[in-house]
Amino acid sequence: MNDTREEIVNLADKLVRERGFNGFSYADISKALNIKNAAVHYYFPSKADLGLEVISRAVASFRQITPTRKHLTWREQLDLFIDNYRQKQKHQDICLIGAFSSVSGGLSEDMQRELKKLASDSLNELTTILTEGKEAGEFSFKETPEAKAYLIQSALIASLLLDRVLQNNVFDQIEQGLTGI
Amino acid sequence: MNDTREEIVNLADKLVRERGFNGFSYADISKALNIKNAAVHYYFPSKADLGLEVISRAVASFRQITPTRKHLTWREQLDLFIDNYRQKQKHQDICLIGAFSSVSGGLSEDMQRELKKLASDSLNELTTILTEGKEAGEFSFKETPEAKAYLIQSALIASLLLDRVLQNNVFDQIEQGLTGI
DNA sequence: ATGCTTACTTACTAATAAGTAAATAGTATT
DNA sequence: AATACTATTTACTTATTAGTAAGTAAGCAT
Repeated sequence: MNDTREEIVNLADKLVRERGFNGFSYADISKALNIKNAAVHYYFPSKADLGLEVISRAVASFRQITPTRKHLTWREQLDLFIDNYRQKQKHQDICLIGAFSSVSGGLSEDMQRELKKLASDSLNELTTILTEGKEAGEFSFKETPEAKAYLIQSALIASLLLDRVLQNNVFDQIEQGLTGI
Repeated sequence: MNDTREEIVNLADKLVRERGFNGFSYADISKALNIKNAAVHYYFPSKADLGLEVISRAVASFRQITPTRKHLTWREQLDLFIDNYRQKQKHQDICLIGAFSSVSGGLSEDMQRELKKLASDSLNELTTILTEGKEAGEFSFKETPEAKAYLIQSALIASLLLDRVLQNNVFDQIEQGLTGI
């Protein structure tokens, strides 16, 4: 992939998480990268194309990382899953699911489909970790693994959102409640 | 309060939760209510004024409802707190915290302050219910009430967000995990 | 009856939005 | 050397945005 193209996607990703998909324009990107408006359109004819690429890249990245963790214990895999959100919290960052889901109704069909993929990939991975880890006796909880996965995933997403509003280390507070299983 | 003014705020509230604060314009409001653009500006000179009113009204409404529940048991109060989110889920709706927090950095200072008020009010209320209910022996959980409140609040906010993306009844799935304390 | 206030409309503006067509500079291919 | 492809700029267009200034019709107050 091209340099300029990648810089555009990187910046778009950052802007989506900072200001939301409707909170930045092609002008914000072209100014920051010292290129012209039309150069951004050259790589991404419409804003939906750019948004789609941001989500697709996250899906691809998640699918690439996940298999590399298969040799770890289930608890280690859960810790890494949660650590991903801790990294974001450290930089006062939110995740793409948190950034896009609140405006999902206004996204293109392609973007909605890809967002759904991102969310269900993450949820499926977490469910697998919890299912296998519970069977292996590494975890102990009374809910079904599916329900527990929904709970943990939701708590992680919104802890980042609340952290930005309250600046109160919400993530640190909930962490113990999530891993103490 | 005036009829037109209230219709504007009601619609703005709906649009914020459907499309996000940056996902609608004064034209969307004026067209829907069959008034002119300038009429919206008459009541709310800037969009930040309108956004502020939407959040302020939610804060006021929350502060009005809360005391009326003081005669209930702590468990009943917790159930009502959660039921509020269930109602939203039924209509595929999200809450204002979920809608605004992802774009909080781009909001006016007034809006940010009011959003913080909304979030901390809700969190304080939940913390109180959990603290008193635990002391009274109605609840049993190992985390601190503060941490548990953060966890429940986060899970509720993001379950609505995820529900819209996945259309998967995330809320129903997590509910048992939240109230089984 | 007069002025004052409320609740708007008419008719704009200036800025910004996404998007496009055509030209150009540099690089690779034949 | 001519051709074609890639990455870009120049120079726009069209639509929408938030916002405003000036006017008006109806009701109330003196």
